Amino acid sequence: MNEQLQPLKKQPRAGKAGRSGTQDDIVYAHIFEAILEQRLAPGTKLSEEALGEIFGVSRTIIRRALSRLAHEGVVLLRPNRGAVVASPSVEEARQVFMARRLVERAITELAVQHATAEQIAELRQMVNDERDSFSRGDRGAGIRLSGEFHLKLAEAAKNAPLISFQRSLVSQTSLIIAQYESGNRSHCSYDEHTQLIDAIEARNAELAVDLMMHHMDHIDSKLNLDEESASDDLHAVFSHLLQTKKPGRSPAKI
Amino acid sequence: MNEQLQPLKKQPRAGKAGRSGTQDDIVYAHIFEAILEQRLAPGTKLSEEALGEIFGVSRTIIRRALSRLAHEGVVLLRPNRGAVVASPSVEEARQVFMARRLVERAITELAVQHATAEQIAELRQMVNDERDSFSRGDRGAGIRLSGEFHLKLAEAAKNAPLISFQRSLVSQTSLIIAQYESGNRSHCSYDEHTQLIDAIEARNAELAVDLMMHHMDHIDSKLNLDEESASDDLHAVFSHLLQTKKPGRSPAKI
DNA sequence: AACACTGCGATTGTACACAATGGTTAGTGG
DNA sequence: CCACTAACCATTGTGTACAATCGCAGTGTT
Repeated sequence: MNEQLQPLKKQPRAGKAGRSGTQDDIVYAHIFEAILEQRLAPGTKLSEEALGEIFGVSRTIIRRALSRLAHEGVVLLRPNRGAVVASPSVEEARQVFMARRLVERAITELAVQHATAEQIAELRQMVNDERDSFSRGDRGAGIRLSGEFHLKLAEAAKNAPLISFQRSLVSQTSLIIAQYESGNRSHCSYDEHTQLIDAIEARNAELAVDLMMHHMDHIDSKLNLDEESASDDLHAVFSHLLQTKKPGRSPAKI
Repeated sequence: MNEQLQPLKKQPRAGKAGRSGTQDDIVYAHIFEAILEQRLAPGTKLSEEALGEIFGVSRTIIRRALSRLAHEGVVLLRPNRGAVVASPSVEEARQVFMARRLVERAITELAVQHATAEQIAELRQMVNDERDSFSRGDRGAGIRLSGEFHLKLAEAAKNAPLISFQRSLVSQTSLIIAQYESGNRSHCSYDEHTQLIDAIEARNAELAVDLMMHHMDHIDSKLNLDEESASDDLHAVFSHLLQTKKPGRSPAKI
C-alpha cells in the first residue's frame, strides 16, 4: 500500500492555546492547496479513510473538511459515493464569473469607502508575495495568493455576507483557473492588483471599479471557456474515468 | 425523566429510495422553522444532546444540521461552548440588507431574462400560500414562505452561486425580521410579490428591478430595534413533535 | 451472446464511548 | 464580606465500531 503517511500527526497540540479548529483547517488547507496545484485532478476520488491515514486524523475531521470544501464548491459530495474533486463545467464557470463581477464591483466600491491604511498596506504585501510566487514558478501558490488578495479586498469592504460569498467564489474561481487556464500564461496579473490598490488608496471609486472590471475581463479572457468549450466539457464529464489508468501523472501525493 | 422522545425514529427508511440526507434535512428544517416562528429566541442555547433526544437521532446528525445552520448565519457556533440561535446586531442586519439589495437586483434582472412560464406559475402559487398563511395568522409560516419566494426567484435566475448566496441571505433576513419587526404589521407584502411577478412575466426588467428595490425599502423600513423573548425550553418548543400518545396531529412531513 | 440477478467487497453513514474543554460553584484566605 | 483559587460537572470534540448502501463481478437463463 501507500504507506507514506506522515508529518502533521498531532504536534499542533504542542503549540500554545488549543484552538479546536486547527486540525480541520490544516486538512482543509492542504486538500485545497493540492487541488489548486493540480496534484489532485478534477474528478479524483477523495477517500475518507485514505485521507485520514495520510493526515493522521480520524475520518471525523476529514469529513468536516470535505463538507466545507463541498460547500465552497471545490469538492462534490455524492451521497453514499464519497467525495470527488469538483470539475466545474463551462456553464458553471460562466455562472461563477458572472457572480464574481457582481460581487467584485460592490466590494470595490465599498473598499474605496472603508479601506484603512493598514489594510492597504496588507494588500500591497500580498501583491508582493504573489509576485514572488510567480517568479519562483510556484503556480499553485500564485493562484492561491491571488485569490487571497481578492478575499482581503472583500474584508476591506466590511460586509460579512459579502466576505463569505467572496470566499466561496474565489475558491471556485481558483479551481476553474487551475482547470481551464491555458498553460503558461501568467494569469492574474499582479500589476493590475497594484493599480487597483492605488485607485483605492486615492479613493477614486470610478477608476477602481473600472480597473476591477477590466481585471475580470482579463481573467476570463485567458480561459478556454468560450471556444474549446466542447472538448473541455467532455474532459470534465469523463474525468472520473481517467483517474485510474494514468500512473504517469500520479495524484498519489496528497 | 423526559421520555416523550422520538416520533421520527427511522421510519423514513421505509419510504422508497433511501435518500441518506433526509434526517439531516428534517432536523435542519425543524430547527430553522422553530427559529423563524420565534419559538426559539435569539441567544437560546441549542444543546446537541437535548436536540438529539427530541428528534430521536444521535448527536452526529444534530451536529451536521447545526453546522449547516451556522454556515447560513442563523446559528452561532462557539468552539467548546455549543450553538446558540444567532442574534444579529443592527450592524449585521444592515450588512445583510445591503448584500440583499445587491443580489436581488441581479436576480431580478436575470429572472426577467430566464424565468419560464412554469416558474412564474410556481411563483404565483407561492404567493397564494403566503397569503393563506397570513390570513390564518401563521406569521412564522408567512415569513418562511416569503423567504422561499425570493429563493424561488433566485432559482429562476439560473445562477447556482447566486442561489446559494441568496439562500443564506434569506435565512438571515428571516431571522432579522423575526427578531426586529414590530409585531403586528404585515411584513413582506405579498401584493408586492404579485406585482413583481407581473413585471417579470411582462419581461419588463426596469420595472421589475424598480419594484424589487422598493420592496427592499419597505422591508427594512418596517424594522425596529425591539426584541421579543420566546421560550428557551427546547422540549416545549418542539412539543408538537413529541406525541407519545397524541396521534391527533400527525407531523406529516416528518 | 446478451441481459438480468444475486452475492460480495469496499466505502460511506450513524451511533456511541471516551477525552478534553470551559463555566460554575464551593471553599478558603485576606 | 469579598476576592481568589481549585475542583467539579456539564457539554462539546474526537476516535472508533458497527450497520447500511452502492458498485461490481460472477453466474445463470433466455
